[in-house]
Amino acid sequence: MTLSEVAAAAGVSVMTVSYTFNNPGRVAESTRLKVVEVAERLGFRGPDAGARQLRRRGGLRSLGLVLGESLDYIFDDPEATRFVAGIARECTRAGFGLTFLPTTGTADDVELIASAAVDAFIVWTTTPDDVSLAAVRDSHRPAVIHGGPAAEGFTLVSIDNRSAAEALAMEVWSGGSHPAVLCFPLDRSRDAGTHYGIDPQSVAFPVSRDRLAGCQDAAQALGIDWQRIPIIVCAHNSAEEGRDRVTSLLGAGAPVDGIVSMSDQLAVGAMEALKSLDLPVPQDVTVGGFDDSVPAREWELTTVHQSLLDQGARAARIALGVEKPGSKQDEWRLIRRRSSFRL
Amino acid sequence: MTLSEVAAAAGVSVMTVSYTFNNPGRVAESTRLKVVEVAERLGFRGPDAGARQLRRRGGLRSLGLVLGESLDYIFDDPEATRFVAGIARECTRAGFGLTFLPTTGTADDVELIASAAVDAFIVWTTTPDDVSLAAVRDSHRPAVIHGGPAAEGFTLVSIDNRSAAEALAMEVWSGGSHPAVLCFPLDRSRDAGTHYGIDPQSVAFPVSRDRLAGCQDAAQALGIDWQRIPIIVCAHNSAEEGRDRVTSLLGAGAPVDGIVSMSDQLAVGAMEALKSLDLPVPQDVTVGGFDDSVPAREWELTTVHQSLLDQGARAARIALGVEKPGSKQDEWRLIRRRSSFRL
DNA sequence: CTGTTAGCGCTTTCAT
DNA sequence: ATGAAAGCGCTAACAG
Repeated sequence: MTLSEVAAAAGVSVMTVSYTFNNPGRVAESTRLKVVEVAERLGFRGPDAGARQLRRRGGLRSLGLVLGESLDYIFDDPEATRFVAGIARECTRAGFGLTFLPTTGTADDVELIASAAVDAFIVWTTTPDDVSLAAVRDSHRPAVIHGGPAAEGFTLVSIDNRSAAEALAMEVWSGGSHPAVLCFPLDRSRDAGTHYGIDPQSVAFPVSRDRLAGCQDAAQALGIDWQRIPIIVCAHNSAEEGRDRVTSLLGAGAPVDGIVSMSDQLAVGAMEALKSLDLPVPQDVTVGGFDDSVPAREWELTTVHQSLLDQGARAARIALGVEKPGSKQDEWRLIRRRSSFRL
Repeated sequence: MTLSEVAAAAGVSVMTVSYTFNNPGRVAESTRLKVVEVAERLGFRGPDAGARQLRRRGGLRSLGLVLGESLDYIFDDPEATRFVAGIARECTRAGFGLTFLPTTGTADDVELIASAAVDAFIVWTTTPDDVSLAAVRDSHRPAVIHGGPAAEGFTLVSIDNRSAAEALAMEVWSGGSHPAVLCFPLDRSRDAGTHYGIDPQSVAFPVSRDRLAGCQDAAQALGIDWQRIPIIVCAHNSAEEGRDRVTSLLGAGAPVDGIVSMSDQLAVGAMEALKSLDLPVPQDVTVGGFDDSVPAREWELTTVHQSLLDQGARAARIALGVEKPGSKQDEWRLIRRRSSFRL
């Protein structure tokens, strides 16, 4: 159904129909009424958005958010949700829509992204070899990556995860002798399990990689052999999984007295496990997390404060061209709470 | 920057450039390389999405979600998030994007919606007089409303809130003598406060209206004077607000022994308040909620089970034209738990 | 393997 | 107040 079909049926010119929809004041009321009536009867869907954009050259007025994770997962992660909320705030301000582009890891992603009706992209952290990253670059539209990887042609919005992890590990591990890491997935396979001596450079997910590197830095500074530190890799960022994995490792008798966790979620899971195992925090085990979320406050958890909301907003402003990229990284700071007081 | 500019600069025809981007196998490798190089140098952003859609007539391949609430609010509500996750699942399956259209309540909304680069709409529950509802209707694109209002030209996806509320109130209030309602906002103003004898028909938000009507039905069936039931209206759907409002009302000495709440969130807040006030549940006060969420299980809360995830998925399938509207409403059932056992 | 032609549905510009 | 013409950037169909 097109303007011209409506025009034919109403016995007027195409322009009259166009005016009726875009500039009603310019047509006579009687004509307008007739056109509206005919359009209604024919079920005219209104001017085609693509054609209108083509003619007006006004852009699509929507921002694309490329998600390697399934959307369910994003919404299950409260901090990811904060990030999206930050983007959404700026989109609202700019009168833009926010288009989620859920990729599946298949070749279809390229088509999804190439043909996405959006003016710019924000890419949620992914691996350097992700095909959707290439698709975004090939689209030559403005693009911002959150978390990593740093890539040519993209602005990066992220804290310095390596330094933050090092500071956290120094706080949690010093004074102890049996450190452990509770870790995000290493790559798209999301294989879980406990490993030793992982080379951070071999890790695909940039956030996991950088934080592991920071832990390694801290181990070196503290004179701890990196090979001896258990790295408990979780498939998902949930308190449940943190709890279960810590329970099995420590329940099996592994000596651990300081857990650096890559999120507050996982850290809270660890603290739940420690509670069940009768290992008081911080007396027997110190714990630290990331994000300074609400549960971190409730559990008196030492954590790396950062604002995913602000980062989302900044990513959006850069993608929308409202803010210049700038080279400075986002802010973080270590929040010391009871969970890391070595008594 | 357009295909033809690239073509001119590369010394080939427009079609060759088009093929390079859409069907690379069809051009000689040497030509392809040259075109790609020139496109790169010129900063060509790839084929224009609008023009391509216009020519291919393939649709925009994105679903629009119209949100009357601020996006922040949607993400703060775990059940709303489930609904979005359900939509997202179907979008992923169909290779569609999901475009959030955050309306602001101003006239700009009409433009945002009319020009949205989406093929169909899902509207999150809103008031009948919402201008964005009219804008969606005027767009003549397929549209589904969640929760309400029922409106001509829209498919409604919702449980029967009135019957569900009545069943819940019958369970929570019978055997007691001082019922109360913990209520969602009544209208866009989101004014909070305790009221008596609200006429459900005067309430703008359809979900609040229908659930209040169900409560009124139950009051009548139980022989309780509707005018005497305090209706505690909350501005937001959060445990904090439920806790605070119940604390002030009951702390001031109001006699209440059965609270029907419009969400598990609010209900859990109420139970927290009752705990602080030393009013044991269910001995002194019975409580019921909506949604059968995770906290409801933890708090042994009687609740109306429904699946927002399934409703989101169904709304999306209908909007995408994969599923026929059908007239049946979505399923709900009353889950009886300890919080309503009148002892 | 590459080019030509035609036209998608719309709106801008310039008549009438 | 209404209409005719032109063309936005792209690609399907068909040459060559």
